[in-house]
Amino acid sequence: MHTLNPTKPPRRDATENRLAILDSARVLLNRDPEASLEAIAAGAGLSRRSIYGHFATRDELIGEIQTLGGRRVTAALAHIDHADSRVAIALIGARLWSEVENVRVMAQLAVRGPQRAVFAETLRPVRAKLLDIVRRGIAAHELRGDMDALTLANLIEGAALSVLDEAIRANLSNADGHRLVMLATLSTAGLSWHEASAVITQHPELQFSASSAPAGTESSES
Amino acid sequence: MHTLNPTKPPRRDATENRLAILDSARVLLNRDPEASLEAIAAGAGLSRRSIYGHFATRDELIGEIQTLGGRRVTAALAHIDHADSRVAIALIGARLWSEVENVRVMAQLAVRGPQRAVFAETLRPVRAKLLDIVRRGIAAHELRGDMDALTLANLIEGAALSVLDEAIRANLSNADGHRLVMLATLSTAGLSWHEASAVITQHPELQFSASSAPAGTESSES
DNA sequence: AATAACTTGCACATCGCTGTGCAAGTTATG
DNA sequence: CATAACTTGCACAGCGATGTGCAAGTTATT
Repeated sequence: MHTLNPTKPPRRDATENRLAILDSARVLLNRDPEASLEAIAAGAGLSRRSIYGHFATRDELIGEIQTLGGRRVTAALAHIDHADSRVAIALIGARLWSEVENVRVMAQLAVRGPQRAVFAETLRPVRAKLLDIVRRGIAAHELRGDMDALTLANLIEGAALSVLDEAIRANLSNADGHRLVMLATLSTAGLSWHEASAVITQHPELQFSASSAPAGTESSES
Repeated sequence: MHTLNPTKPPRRDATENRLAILDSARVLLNRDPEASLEAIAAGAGLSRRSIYGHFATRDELIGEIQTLGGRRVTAALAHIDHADSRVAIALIGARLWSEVENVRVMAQLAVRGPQRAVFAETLRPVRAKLLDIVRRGIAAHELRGDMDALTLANLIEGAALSVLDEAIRANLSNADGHRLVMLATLSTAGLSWHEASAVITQHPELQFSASSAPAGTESSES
């Protein structure tokens, strides 16, 4: 037996608990993509049994995390646009940093998760946007021209994820992570670090601010 | 009960099988770091039971792979040196590509493997070498100067691994993978793609050749 | 305070994986 | 060919994880 509620409005604490579970799962799956329900429940301050009141199966839980994370990341990147593709790419890097936790768990699940088959669909709009920017950038000679747009887009994505990992592992401050991810994406896009730095300092919207800090992580400031 | 042989010279087919097991394990663990012994045995054309004739436990098998892979990668990078740090870094990228399979499985196990605690030790010499090169490069203003050497070395390592993944996923040809890994490391090191391309084309030892192809992978040429 | 919603603990069935014992095969090697 | 080395299949014990049933608690809501 799983969800107990027969199409009635759920109780307030129940929905809180549901969120707590999703939260705990997101955090734990970031460390270990096969964290047990036992551990996840503990992290949420609940018993393992209770999880089955909210999610029929483990896979359903993970599915929720995927779609939720997907929504957040998509939303974070939705309104990005800039005539200069380099600025647009840096902006993407910055937004990804502000959503590190969601981005990383999604990356994990996209590779090893039970739904990896259907998951490309979720990421399609985001990837399409990046690909578009990259195309424009190559045409405008703002980005490197030695490979096709799709490959470059994939590499930028890979670089961003790798740096996200590195930044978390090194426990970087929010400001440092912010800058590093932008630099990494721009470097991969073909800019030298001088050019990349210049792009960043010349555009106020790329400066770090509290609102561009990752949510949910109260990591130490270096 | 594990190893059957009482300190006698092992039979010829036995050692062959041992190698086959290690080989299969290396390949399968690349896809799934928790591949079952059943699957590994099948990949080696043996029965699960036979594995226990060669390795006492799963962890022992994985330990073997780690140290073996570590040896190969260390050996591949041992004799690299060049006055120009950029060339040295490109060379490292090239050699990593020639050892993709070992490198990737090591990266996996270094994070999730049962021995990850002691494993940093194995990689120490390689990392020290990279760090040294990076230091020299920064001092000589050949590489980016906007972060400390250790961070940059870590980023280069991360970029290399991420591109290795990407190259495998995209099923790149040997020549393409070769070039891409070098470009990625150089980009991360601070060069623009123009500079990076220039470095590569100006140094014959960076050109792709059969001997710089990854061993063991008969992947399709794109 | 009464009720329905939710949580919990325990017991249990199931699954997949590891590791071992043993007896019967197969194969390298002298 | 004779022997020791190696492989195999089967059976079994153990572990940790998922998922379910149920009865007894706790808590939000009216």
